[in-house]
Amino acid sequence: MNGTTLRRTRETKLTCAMCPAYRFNFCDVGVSLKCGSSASKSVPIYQTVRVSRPRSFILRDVDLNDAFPIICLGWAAAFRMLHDGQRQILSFLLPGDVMSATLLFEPKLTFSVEAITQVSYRILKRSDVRRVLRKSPDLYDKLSSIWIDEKIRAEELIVDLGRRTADERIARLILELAERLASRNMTSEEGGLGHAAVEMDFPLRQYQIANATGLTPAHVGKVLRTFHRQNLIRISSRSLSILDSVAFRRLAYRR
Amino acid sequence: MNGTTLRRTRETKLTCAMCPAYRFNFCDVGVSLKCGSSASKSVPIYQTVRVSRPRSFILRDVDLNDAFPIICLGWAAAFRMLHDGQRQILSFLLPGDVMSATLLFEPKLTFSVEAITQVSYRILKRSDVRRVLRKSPDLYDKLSSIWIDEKIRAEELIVDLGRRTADERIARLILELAERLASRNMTSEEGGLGHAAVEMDFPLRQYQIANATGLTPAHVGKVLRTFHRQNLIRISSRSLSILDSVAFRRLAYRR
DNA sequence: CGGCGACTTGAAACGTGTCAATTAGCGTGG
DNA sequence: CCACGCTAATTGACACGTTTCAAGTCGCCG
Repeated sequence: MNGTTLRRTRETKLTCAMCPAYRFNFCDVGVSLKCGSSASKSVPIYQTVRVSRPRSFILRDVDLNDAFPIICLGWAAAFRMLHDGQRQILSFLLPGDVMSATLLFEPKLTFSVEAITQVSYRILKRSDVRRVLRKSPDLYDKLSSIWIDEKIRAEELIVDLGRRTADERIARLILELAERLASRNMTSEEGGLGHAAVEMDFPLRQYQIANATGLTPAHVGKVLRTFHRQNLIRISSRSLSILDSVAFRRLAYRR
Repeated sequence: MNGTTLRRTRETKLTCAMCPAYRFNFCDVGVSLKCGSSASKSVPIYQTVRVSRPRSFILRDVDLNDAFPIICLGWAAAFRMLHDGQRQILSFLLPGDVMSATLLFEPKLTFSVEAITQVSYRILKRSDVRRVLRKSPDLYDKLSSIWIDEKIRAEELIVDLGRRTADERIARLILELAERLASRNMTSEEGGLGHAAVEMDFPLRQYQIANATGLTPAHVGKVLRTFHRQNLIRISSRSLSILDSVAFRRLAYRR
C-alpha cells in the first residue's frame, strides 16, 4: 500500500520522530509540551497520528471533539462555507501549524479544515494539553504566540480583502506563503546571479487561491498570467518560483 | 468645564462604580479580576480612568506600554492604516470591550484605536493583570472568551469582505452592532404592533462604515439610502432604527 | 481511449469606485 | 444670536476592475 491509494482518513504508525515539523524543530507545541520548558517533569501526552487525502475534510466546524491537532506534513486550508456553497479560506495551514488555537480553551471550531495535499497530522488530546497548561502556566505565554500569529494573519487578510486590488492580494498571499515556508526551511534558492530566485512547493489550485483572496478562479488565472508574462514568477507542476522578488514585493506593497 | 470642552486625553475622577460597563455587569474583565472568581483573595489592580475626545487616538500601534485598557463608555474603532493613508477598521469597540486581547500576552499592538464618540476607558496595568492571571490560572478560561470573540468577529469580517456584496456587508455590520448593543441593554424597542422596531445610538459616520466594510463613503451612502427607501431602517441624528428586522435580516444573510 | 477537472480566453454585464458639484449640519467665534 | 467655515452627506456621470458565462484546451488517471 502506498500513499496514493490511501482510503479516507486513517491512522498510521507515523511517529513524532518522523514528522518534519518536529524534526526541523518548528513544531513549538510538541517541543514545549514534551520537553516541559518549565522545571516540571515531562508530562505524557496521548497522541495519534492520522493521514488525510487531498480534498478530504480534516475537521468539520460542527464536530465537537477532544482533539488538538497539529499538522506534520502537507498543506491544508481553514475555511468557512456560506449558505450557497461558496467558501472563504481563512488561512492555509502548513507543517507545524496548530489547526485552531481556540481549541486550547473551547472544544468548539469556528471553521472547517480540508486537506489540500496529502496531510499527516498529530492529534493531541485537548484535555491533556489543558492539564499540562494548568501545571505550568508559563506555557500560556509560549503558546500565546500561536494565536497571536493567527490573529495577525487574520487582520492582514482583512486589510487585503477590504482595501487592496486583486494583484496585490495574490502577490501578498504568495509572499506570505513564501515567508512561512522559508521559516520552515521549505524553500530553496535557485542561484540566479544578480537576484536569486526563491522556489517552493506550491500545491494550490487557482480556485483555492480565489477562495482565499475573495476573487474568481478566472480572474486569478488572468492575474497569475500577467505575473508570468512580466517574469515575476514562474509556476509549473505544483512548484512556484519568485523570479524578481524586488519587483514582486513592490507590487505587493504598493509604494 | 463640561464634556464638550474637553481638551485632548485627560484623566478624570471617574470611578468603576460610575462606569456603565461595570454597573451593568458586562465588564467581565473588571468583575473577574476584582472579585477573584477563584478562591484566591482579591488582588488590588492599579487603575486609571481616561477620557478621549471624538476622533482622537486612544492607542497607537507603535506605542509600547504597560496598559490593558477597557472601554467604559462610548464607541471606538480598531483599525490599521496603509501606506497611502487609507484605513481598514478591524472592529468597533463598545462599552465593556477590551481594546486588544493580545495585550494579555505581549505589550505589542497590532492596530491603532481611535475614539468615535467621546470615550471613557479604564486602564489596568498589564503587569497587574498578568500577576493575577498567574495566581489563578482558571481566569485564563474566563478571559479566553474575550479573544475567541475577537477572533470570530475577525473571521466573520473576512467572509463578509471576501464573499459578500456591499448591501450584505452593511446590513450585517448594522445587525452585528445591534446585537452587541442589545446584549448590553443599549437598545430600545419602539413598539410597532406587528414587528417592533429596534432603536439604538448610532454615532458612525458613513466614511467609518466605509472603512469597516471595504467600501467607499459615496457607495455606503447610496446603499443606506436604498435601505431607507425600502423602509428597512431609519437613521436620524446619530440614532438608527431597524424597522423591518425580518426583511433586513433576510437581506443580510442572503437566503 | 475516454472522461473529468483544472486552466485559458474573450465578450459582455455588473457592481463599485472616482470625481466633482451641491447641499446640509454643526461647532466656533464674532 | 447669527454668520462663518469646516466636515459630512448627497447625487450623478462616468470609468474601471472584476464577475459571469461560455467555449475550448490541456493533462492526468482510470
